[in-house]
Amino acid sequence: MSAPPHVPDAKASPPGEGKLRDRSRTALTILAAARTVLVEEGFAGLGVNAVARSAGCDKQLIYRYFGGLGGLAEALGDEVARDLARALADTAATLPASYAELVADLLDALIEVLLGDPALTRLIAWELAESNHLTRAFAEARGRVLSAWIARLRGDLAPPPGVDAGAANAVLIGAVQQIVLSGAASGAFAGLPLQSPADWLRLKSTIRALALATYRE
Amino acid sequence: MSAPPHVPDAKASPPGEGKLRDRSRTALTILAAARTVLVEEGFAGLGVNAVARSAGCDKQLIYRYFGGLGGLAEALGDEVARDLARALADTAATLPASYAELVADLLDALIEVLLGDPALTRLIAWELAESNHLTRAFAEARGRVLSAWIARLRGDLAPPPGVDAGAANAVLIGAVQQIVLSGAASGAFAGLPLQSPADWLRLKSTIRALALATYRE
DNA sequence: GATATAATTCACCGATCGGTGACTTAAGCA
DNA sequence: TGCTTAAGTCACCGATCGGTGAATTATATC
Repeated sequence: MSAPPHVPDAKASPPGEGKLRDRSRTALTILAAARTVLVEEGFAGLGVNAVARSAGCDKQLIYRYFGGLGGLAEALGDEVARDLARALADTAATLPASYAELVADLLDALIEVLLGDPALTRLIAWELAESNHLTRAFAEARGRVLSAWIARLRGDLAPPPGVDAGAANAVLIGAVQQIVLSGAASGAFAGLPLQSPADWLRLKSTIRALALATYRE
Repeated sequence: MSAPPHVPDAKASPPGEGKLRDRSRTALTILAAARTVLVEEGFAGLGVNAVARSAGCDKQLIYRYFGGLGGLAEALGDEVARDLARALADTAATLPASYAELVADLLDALIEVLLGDPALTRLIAWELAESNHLTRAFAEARGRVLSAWIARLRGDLAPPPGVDAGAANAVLIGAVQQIVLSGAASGAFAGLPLQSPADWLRLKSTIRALALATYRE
């Protein structure tokens, strides 16, 4: 009686080859189906029936391999957090010359990462819509990844005195999240269009200007 | 065959007195019940059954008086937008001396209004979670109210040259929304606690500092 | 007081939900 | 080849969902 593995085995054949029955591979298929359902239907549509339908298998397997919908969502949250960590690790470290530029660079990278992962934005919207142990786990995992990333890139740069860096950074990150979420949902925010690459460039330069103005020496 | 009235009559007896059967009064009761369901359960729990249960009447009345769940949500969105307009109109106009202080004051008032109306924050979270004609109508109505309010208080103050005021204001408003939403959902954001009045004071002074730094002369 | 009308409730529909027990079938091993 | 085990499927459960037609009851009018 082993506990249901929330993380499928790494070794798994691609869905086109190998044996017909491969537990770890089907588990990955289910996880991928859950991701697409989340992205395309939102968290309100993430149910066992929808995921099983999308994965092309019986929903019973969701209970067997993930212990139910909760375990599946948990595994999905972990996967998204790992993807986030990987995407952040891939951002070019440009050795910023000041704390202001460091924050500006980090926010720029954050925008890029958020725009590139619709599952991540769906998870954030989920966290804003309801508060339960699942969404709390999402936020906590994401927070861990983000702070590790920031700590790694900060080096020995320190914010200028007189600025509440913790609060100011939260405000800047919050602005980025809200605008990316709103852009994904409706293509605009507060009259600001958010569709063309030029729109996002405009946002990025504005965020950068705000960060630099906040931490100007 | 008159179209279902999305806005109940203004004349309606309080629920404790008057006739047992009063269409406009029950419509108001249903609308109030929808609001509490939205606040307490989130948009995912806003259904005809839940609202009728909370209102203490049959769900059939929702179809008769509001034309279904869509019409009810639409009426609720209108009501919340009207409440927002009223709350914004009640904000003290302090005749700011500069555009920077104007924006800082507006953001301060916006935080206060958002904190005071949980239905409004639920609607915003709804808009971020899914995009349909309902949520688009919410965002559009709210946008109208906000721009009218800003236009009324702006007077002849103009942003300093060299600043993309439209984008910068969107960023600042986005930061406020995201942080208030996250505070309502989880009591914190990006390591910043958002529970005690002191926490919100800290946020407000940070937002103010950011606005002033953005529009400094 | 009888009657017409509007307000409200009741009973039901099909569909879908999350969840579970029993069954079938392929894979690994002797 | 036969057998065991695990992977996968099938059929069903009760509950709830949004939605509708018909009956019921209070209210206003005559």
